[in-house]
Amino acid sequence: STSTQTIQSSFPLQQAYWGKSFTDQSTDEQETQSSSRSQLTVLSWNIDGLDMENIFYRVKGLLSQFGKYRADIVLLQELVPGCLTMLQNIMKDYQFLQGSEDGYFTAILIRKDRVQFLQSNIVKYPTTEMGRNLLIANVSFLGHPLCIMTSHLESCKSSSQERLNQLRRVWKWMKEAPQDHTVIFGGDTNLRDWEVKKLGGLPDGISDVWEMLGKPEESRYTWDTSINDNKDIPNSIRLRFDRLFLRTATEGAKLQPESMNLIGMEKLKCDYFISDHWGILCTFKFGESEE
Amino acid sequence: STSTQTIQSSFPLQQAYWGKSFTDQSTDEQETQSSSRSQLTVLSWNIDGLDMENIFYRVKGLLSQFGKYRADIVLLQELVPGCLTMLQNIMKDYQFLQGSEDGYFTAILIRKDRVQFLQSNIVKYPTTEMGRNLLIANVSFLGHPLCIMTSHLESCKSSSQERLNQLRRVWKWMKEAPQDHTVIFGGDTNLRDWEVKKLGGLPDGISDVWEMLGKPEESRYTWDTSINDNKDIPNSIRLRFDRLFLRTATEGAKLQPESMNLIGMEKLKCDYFISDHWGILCTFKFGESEE
DNA sequence: CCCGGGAGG
DNA sequence: CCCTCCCGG
Repeated sequence: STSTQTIQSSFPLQQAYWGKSFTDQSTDEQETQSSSRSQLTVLSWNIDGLDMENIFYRVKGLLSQFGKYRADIVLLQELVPGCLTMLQNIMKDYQFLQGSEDGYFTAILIRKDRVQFLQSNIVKYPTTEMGRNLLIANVSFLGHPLCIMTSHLESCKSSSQERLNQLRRVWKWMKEAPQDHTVIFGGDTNLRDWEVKKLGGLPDGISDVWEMLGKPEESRYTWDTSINDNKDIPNSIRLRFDRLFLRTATEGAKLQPESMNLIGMEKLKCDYFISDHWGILCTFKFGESEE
Repeated sequence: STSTQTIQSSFPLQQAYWGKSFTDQSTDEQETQSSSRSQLTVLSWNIDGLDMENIFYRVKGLLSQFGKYRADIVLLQELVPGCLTMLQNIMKDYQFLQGSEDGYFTAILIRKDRVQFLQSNIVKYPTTEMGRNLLIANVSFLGHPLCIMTSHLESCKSSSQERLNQLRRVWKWMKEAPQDHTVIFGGDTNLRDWEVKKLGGLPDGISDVWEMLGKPEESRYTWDTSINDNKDIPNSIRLRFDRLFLRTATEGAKLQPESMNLIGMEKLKCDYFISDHWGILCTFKFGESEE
């Protein structure tokens, strides 16, 4: 077992993130390229920082994925302090907001050259038994005000009631965000479809991004023990735990999802996946208002 | 522990049932008395025959209760073969119908000098995982045709779906019994109130006898770990598992419930109750038709 | 035959 | 962070 493995050097991590030419950051072409795009890229991922197994390889793989896509917004769940420190030390081009200081928590990473941070907010879940909360950031992207949210809703089937309380709170904050803001929530919702049905479906004005894209089967299940054996669970169980919700602004250009893909599906050399969850990589564009 | 205790003699059991003068059966006054009553007495009881703890004392207590009330109809659940044999050997004044031959099962006991047996029927529950079924007897009581039913619906909260399937089947058989028959179901339904609500409440024409009597609080909970410690469950949980349903005949005199009382609430010398369930003792009378 | 927690698959 | 089984409370 490598569970007690410690990290000796940040060199391979920097390399994983910046690529082989990581010493040439200042003239990075990729960065210049992506800065010109009007497309908004959002990545949401429960990275299972609580699992210490092969953590070095997994963080390296994680940075490799972050470096590959350089999403404008990265939403993380189950981040732990040690892992956060590593990411902060490498991903200097992002601003980090975190949902908590200790234990495990969420984070919003904002790509500084693409997205302007305005303010942030942490909303408590009064009855959480797992220390969960809602992390919110107001930002500006190409002149468009965005409200970015992430959360890791109460885990496990048995906590359904609390999870739905939290979901209602998320939806309430999405609805009550300033009307000129586009609101994007992304996170590990731990939701089962029947739970959303139980609440009467999505509220008016809030859409599930995966549904907007026509429910593509290949990006449906973000937690899938038929492929992912990080947790060696013998049963094949596939669930759509990780979701993005969108509330478009009532004025100005409306944000539309263009694509959703799952990432982190390649096995690492250590025979582990980066996380027991797949990451969700989603692109959006601002279209003309159609009122 | 007395779990391996065996029964040495039927003498104390006969005494428990017939009373101290049990050798005088032929001139028993009680019997003559009750034969003159037009009141119908029904006793339903899950006697927990699966629990072997102190079984001798418990069967003795059971026979004592049966002897005390001499119900016209006794509906039993969780009867086991050894226990059935004992009851049959003592309660010679009853005709026994049983839902199964082995394992644990239900029974209908018919007091021969008061009730005339006509025919019986066993209805299968196709998807039971606990070997449950519906036992039916057609009888005649003072010239009134009765359809008597008992069952032990699927146990445990987690089997709610199957239990409700079984309940629907019970109600269907109650509704489809001959219209000139009064139908009485009594048994261990394992129902929670929210489950009946989920089915839209009781169907037209079928009543819950406890509700008809004005929901008396003192006979509400038939399974009550705040008093009954046979199962040493530390939590105080009270549920109305055992229920009687009534469908009156469309022609002729209508059966009306007069009283419902819980029995078996005294502790035995062995510090156990007769069963983890209380018994339900219910009296009815035939009133004038009010159409 | 309640509930919750922990282990194993 | 799935499920089922078992156990203790």
